[in-house]
Amino acid sequence: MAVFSVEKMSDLAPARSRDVVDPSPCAACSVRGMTICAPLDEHEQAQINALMTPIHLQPGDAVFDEGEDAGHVYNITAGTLKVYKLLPDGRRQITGFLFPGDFLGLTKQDCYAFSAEAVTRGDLCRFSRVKLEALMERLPKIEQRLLRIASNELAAAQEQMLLLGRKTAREKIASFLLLLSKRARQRGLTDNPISVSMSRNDIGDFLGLTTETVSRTVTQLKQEGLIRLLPDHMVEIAGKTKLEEIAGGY
Amino acid sequence: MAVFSVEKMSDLAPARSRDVVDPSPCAACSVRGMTICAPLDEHEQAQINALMTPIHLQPGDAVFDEGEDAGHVYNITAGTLKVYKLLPDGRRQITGFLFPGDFLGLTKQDCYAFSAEAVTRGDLCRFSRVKLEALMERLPKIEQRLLRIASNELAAAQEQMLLLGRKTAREKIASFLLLLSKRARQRGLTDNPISVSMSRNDIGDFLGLTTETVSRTVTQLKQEGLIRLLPDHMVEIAGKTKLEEIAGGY
DNA sequence: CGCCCTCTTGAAATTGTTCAATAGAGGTGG
DNA sequence: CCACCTCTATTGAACAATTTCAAGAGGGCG
Repeated sequence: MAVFSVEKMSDLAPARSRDVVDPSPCAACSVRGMTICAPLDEHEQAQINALMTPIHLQPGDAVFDEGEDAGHVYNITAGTLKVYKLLPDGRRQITGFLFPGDFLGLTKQDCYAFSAEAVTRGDLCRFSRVKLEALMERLPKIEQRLLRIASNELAAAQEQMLLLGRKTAREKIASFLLLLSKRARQRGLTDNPISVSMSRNDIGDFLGLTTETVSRTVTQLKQEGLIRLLPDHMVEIAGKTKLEEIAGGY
Repeated sequence: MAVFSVEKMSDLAPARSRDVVDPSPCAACSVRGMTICAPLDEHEQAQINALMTPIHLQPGDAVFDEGEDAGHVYNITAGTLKVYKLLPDGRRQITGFLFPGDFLGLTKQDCYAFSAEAVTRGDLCRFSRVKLEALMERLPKIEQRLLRIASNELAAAQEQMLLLGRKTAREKIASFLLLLSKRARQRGLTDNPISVSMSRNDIGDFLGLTTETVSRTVTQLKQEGLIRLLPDHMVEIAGKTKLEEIAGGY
C-alpha cells in the first residue's frame, strides 16, 4: 500500500497543509494532544505517521457501515461525523457525534458494530487496524491511550443511556446544547455561541425524539429566553445556569 | 490533571455489609476464561491473586456509589449486580446488569461514574486499582484484556442506546429476554428456561420503562404464548424466532 | 398465619408522535 | 443578482403509546 496515497483530494477546503499531502502534517496538528498520538515522542510519531492515510469527507459521505469488515481506525482532525445504528425497518439511533480530536473505530470483533458518516466536510487520519496493532506491540503507550479513550466513551455512553431512558424532551435538548458547549470548550473553541452543525433530524435521532419534537422544544427554550438562534447554525446560550438545572446537573 | 490518571487510592473500603470468603478460589473459578485472569499463566495468576480480596454481597448491598473515589476494580464470580446512574430527583437508569465473569470498575477519571449494587447474593474478586495498574506494567496482557473488555462494553452500550432511543416497550422486553438468554449461554448455562433475577422495577429502569409497563408487556407476551412464566423467576422462551423478530433482529 | 413487598390490572392523564401544511434557508442557473 | 427549486425547519391538530394514579392480588418469609 502506498503510504501516502490520498483517497479523496479536498477541493474547496480552506488552505491546509493536508491538501498538498504534506508528509509530516502531524507537527501542525491542532488536536494532537487529544488523539492516540498524544503520548508519542517525535520518533514514535514518525512511525505512526508512516501508517497514516489522510482522508477528506463531504457531508453525507460514509466512512464505513455497520457489519463491514473493520479494516481501519481513524482520528478526526476536522469536521463533524455521526455514528449510528439502524433497526431493520430503518429507525435510527445516533450513538454519538465526533469532533476533531476524537477517535473512531473501536470494535468488539472484526466488524464495525455501527455506521459512521460525515455531517460536515471533514478530515480524518486513517490507519490500518492490523498495522496499528502491530505497532502497539512496540508502543504500548498507544494501547494505554486506547484504553483511556474507550473508558471515556463508555462513561459518555452511560450518560447518554440516562438521557435516553429517563429524561424528558426538554431535559434532553438542554443536555444536548450543554454537551456541545462542553465539547467545544474541550477542543479549545469558545463554548458560548456554539455551532450546531447537525440537522434537527440528526439531533432527534441522537436524543430519541422526532424532528418535530426537537423543533418545538428548541422554539420553547428560545421563547423562554434561555437560548438565541443566530445565523449560520450558531446558538447562543443565554441562560446557562437555568439550562443546567433543566438538564439535570450535567 | 491528567484526564485518565487513576493515581488515587484508598484501600479502606467504606463500611459496607461485606464478608470475607475463601482467600484462594482461583483454581476452582468457573469463570476464569471470561475475566481479566484469562490470559495469565499459573505464575502470573499467583501474582494477581496476591492482590485480590474476596467479597461477598447480600441483595441490595452497594459495591460503590457514583462519585466515590475509584479505589478498586472487581471481577464478578457469582450472583447478579446492577450498575446505574441517578438524576437529581431520583429517576434512575440502570446501564447494565453484571453476571459471573463480568468486570466492574472501568472509569474515566478517579471517580466512579455510576453506582453498583447487588441484585442477588454474590461473590466478587476485589483488586486495588493502583496495585493492578502497577502489575499491568509488567503484564501488558492484562491491559490488552481490559481494552477488549471495554470495547465489548462499548458495543453493548451502543446496542442499549438503540433500544432506549428507538424501540417500543414490546421490542424492549423481547430484546431484554433474548439478552438474558444470550448472556446465560455465554457463561455456559442453559439459554432456555432463563433466570430473571431482577425485579420488574429494575427491568423498567434498565429499559427506560415503568414497572407497570414492564408487567403489562410481559403479560401480553405470555398471553400470546411467546413466553411462559415458571416458578422461581424462571422464564421459558417458547417462541424464540418470533421474539427475535419483535426485538429487531438481535 | 399473616404481613409486607412486589407484581398485576384498570382507568385517566400526559408526553411525545404522526400526519399535514406552511415557512424558511440554501443552492443553482439564467 | 434574482427567481426558482428543493430540502429542512416550524407549526398545528389529532392520535397513540406510555405514564401516572389507584386498587387489588400474589408470594415469600418471619
